[in-house]
Amino acid sequence: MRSAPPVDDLTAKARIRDAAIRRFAVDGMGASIRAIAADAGVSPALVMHHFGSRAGLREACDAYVHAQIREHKTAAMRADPSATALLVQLAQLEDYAPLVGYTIRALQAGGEGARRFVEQAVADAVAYLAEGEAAGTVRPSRDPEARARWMAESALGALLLQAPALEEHMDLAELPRWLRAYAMRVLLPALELYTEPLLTDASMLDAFLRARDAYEDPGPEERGP
Amino acid sequence: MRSAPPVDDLTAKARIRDAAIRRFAVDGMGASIRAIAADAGVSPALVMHHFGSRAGLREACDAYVHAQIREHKTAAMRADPSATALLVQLAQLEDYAPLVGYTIRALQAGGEGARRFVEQAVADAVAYLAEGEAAGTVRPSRDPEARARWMAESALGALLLQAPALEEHMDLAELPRWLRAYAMRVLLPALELYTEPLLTDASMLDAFLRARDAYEDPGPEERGP
DNA sequence: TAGGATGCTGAACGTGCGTTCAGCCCCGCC
DNA sequence: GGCGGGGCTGAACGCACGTTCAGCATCCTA
Repeated sequence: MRSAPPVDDLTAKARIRDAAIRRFAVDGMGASIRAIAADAGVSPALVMHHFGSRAGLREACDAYVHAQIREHKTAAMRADPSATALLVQLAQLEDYAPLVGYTIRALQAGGEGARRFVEQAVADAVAYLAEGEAAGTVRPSRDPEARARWMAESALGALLLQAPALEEHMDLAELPRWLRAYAMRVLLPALELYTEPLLTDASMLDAFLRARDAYEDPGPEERGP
Repeated sequence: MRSAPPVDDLTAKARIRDAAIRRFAVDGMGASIRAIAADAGVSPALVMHHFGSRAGLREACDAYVHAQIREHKTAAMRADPSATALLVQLAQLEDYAPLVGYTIRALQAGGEGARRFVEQAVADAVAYLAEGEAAGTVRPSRDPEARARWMAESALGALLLQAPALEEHMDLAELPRWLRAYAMRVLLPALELYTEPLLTDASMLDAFLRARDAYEDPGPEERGP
């Protein structure tokens, strides 16, 4: 039962890494090394042997997931960069459920792993919006970077906030269906908001701009050192 | 040092509850009962005596924080319901930092505690937007409930996503300053987005509506049971 | 003044965790 | 054919945790 051929199918190190990604996705980032080792069919000691420590395993998973997502994303964009292809993408991510689940758990856990992923998403949003602006489909902004950041952070954040509806135990088989349902629920209000202005006039925006200027540039007599 | 007068200032049970709220805010919902007891100047056993278990303590904190926030919020709204008063509010929440920190941690931890808070925020948003629509400052929506939900969830989610920049250890003294800075950073793109449409035409919205109709209402010949 | 309730504690128990370590097995090389 | 080394394990260590429990003060009541 143990040892077996040097490769069962995958090398043991890879099996541990894959099991860890699944377990982290299902149970959250607090999943125990013992559970991961059991899933991979190895002893906890072997996990330490290959990855040094729990932190080392996390780093290896982070790096692998990042690489996989980047690869899949560029491939998908090359195939069909249209925005409506998004729904098709969502329907097809059965195979990538562990990656998506892991990413959600990483965002939930915070720290450096979450920060890196968010910054990547923001950078993508900046590029998308700049493209749209150049093509004339997106309006220019007073601060394109801030707008892109707000859109990326609110979209990711709303997903993260809703994801714990999947509660402590996350069902990877259900995740693609859940994501598609979530998208259907959210796309109407989001697109509506992005197409027809919420507010009927600019009075709130103007008021904020005035307040901000007053805050950042108070009268000269009250200006401190 | 122990026993002392029946009330030191606060009853021991209240001191434990307050210490727990602070510790949960600072260290996250995984904070240990031993640490909470030490902060409150009591033994871990007393925590169990008063709250029965860790879960009981969490419930007591949740109930107290909910009540406090609701009370403070209605008081503030009674004083000045204008939207620009929001910035003033943010500057004045030094005293409420533990409550805000606890709420962020509760959202981060997920589960029932998070769900309840989100639903409350959604309900508030529905009411606000309905008021605005009645007053003519907010445009009507195809689905007002969904729009309010999206706005509330994305705003809360973006905050939650950015909050782990405060990393594992959350500094309650710094939190009000941080929140104000966050608001200043986010209000411009958000208000801009709500005032001037992002997209220059309705083609994406129309495409989504068509795609949704086709998905939900396929041709009669392919309709299943 | 007796007696019981209440507030509270110190010490301990059991559990699950990450991690360590001595050593086994088996493969490829000399 | 011996042997060194990498892959791998079982057992254990140390720790932190939530929780339990017997018992000590203190106070209210009768």
